[in-house]
Amino acid sequence: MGRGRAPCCDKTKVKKGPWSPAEDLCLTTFIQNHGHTNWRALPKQAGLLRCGKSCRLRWINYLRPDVKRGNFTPQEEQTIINLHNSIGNKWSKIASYFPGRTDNEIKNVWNTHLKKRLIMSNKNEALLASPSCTSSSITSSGNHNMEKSLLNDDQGETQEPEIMNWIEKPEFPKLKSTHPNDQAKQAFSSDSPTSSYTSNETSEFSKSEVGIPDNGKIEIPLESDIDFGELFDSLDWNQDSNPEEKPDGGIECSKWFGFLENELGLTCDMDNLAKDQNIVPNLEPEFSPGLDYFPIWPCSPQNLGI
DNA sequence: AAGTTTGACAACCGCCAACCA
DNA sequence: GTGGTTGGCGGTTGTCAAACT
Repeated sequence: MGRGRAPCCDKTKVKKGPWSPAEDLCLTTFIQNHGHTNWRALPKQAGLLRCGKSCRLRWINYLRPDVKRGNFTPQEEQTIINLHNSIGNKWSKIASYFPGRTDNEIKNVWNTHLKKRLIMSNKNEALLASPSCTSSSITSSGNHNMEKSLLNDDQGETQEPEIMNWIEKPEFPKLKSTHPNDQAKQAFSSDSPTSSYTSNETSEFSKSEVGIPDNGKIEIPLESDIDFGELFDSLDWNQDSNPEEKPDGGIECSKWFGFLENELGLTCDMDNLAKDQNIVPNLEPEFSPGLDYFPIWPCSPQNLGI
C-alpha cells in the first residue's frame, strides 16, 4: 500500500450527506442506551450505514442533549473574536469557553460572520487612520494579533493565552448567566429560529415537563460530560415495568427523549403511547427505534435493506 | 416567473496525537 | 520501541434556502 492510512471505514458501504430524522433517532437512542465507547464500531452496532466519524460528529454537533443552538449573542461574538485573537484557529479550545456550543458552530460563525466583519472594520480603520499613524499604534491598540490572525488564518500558530488578560474567567459563566437580562438574551426564543429547543407548537410535552424553563433556556450542568450511556443504562426500559416506579431521572430522560422526537418532527401517533405509558416510550432492547416511527422514510435502515 | 448569486450551516476529509497491545 | 487503531481537530466542500436580477 502507498502512503497514508487506511480509510476509517469502507466508503462504498456508508451513507453520506444529510442525516435523516430516523438516523438521528437511531443514533441518539443507541448512545443513550449503550454510550459511545467505540465510535468505529458504533454504526454497525446501532444499525446505521454511517461512518463512525460521521456518527461522532453528528452526536457532538447536533444531537447531544446539552448542545446549545441558536444565534450567538453580541457578547458571545465578541468573546469569540477575543479568543481567536489570542489563540488563533483553535476552535475546540474556543468552544470550551462556551458551554453547549460546538467548535464547528463557532468555526462557521467565524468564517461566515466575524471574519468578514473584522476585515471590513479593519479596512475602515485603515481608511480613517492618518498617514502618520505608525504600526506600533496599531499594535498598542490590541488589533495587532487580530490583524495577524486575519492575515494568517490558516497558520494555526498558537500562542497559549496568558490566561488571557482580557478575559476574566469567573465571569464566563455569564454566557449561561442566571441574570434575567442575560437569560433573556440567551433564551432560545424568537430570535433563535434554528433552535432545536424552542418549538412548542407540536410538542406534546410542555417545556416544563421536559425540564425546560419557560424562558426556553436549558440549564446545563457545568459537568456537561455526563455519561448519558450510563445514565440511560441505569433506567429500566423493560416493557413490563411500571413507569411510575422509574427513578425520576428515567422519567426526565424519557421526557427529553420524547421531546427530541417532537423536535425532530418524528411524532406519529405517539399521543396514545405517551398517555398509555405515562410518557415513557417503550424501547425494545434490540431496538429499531426509528423503524416503527418512519415506515416510509426513504433513508431508513429498513428501506435500505437492513 | 425563472434563473443566478450569495449566505449559512451541516458534513466530509485528511492529518495528527494519544493510546494500547 | 514499534506499529496499528482510534478519537479529535481544523480546513474545506456540499447543500439548501433566501435574496437578487
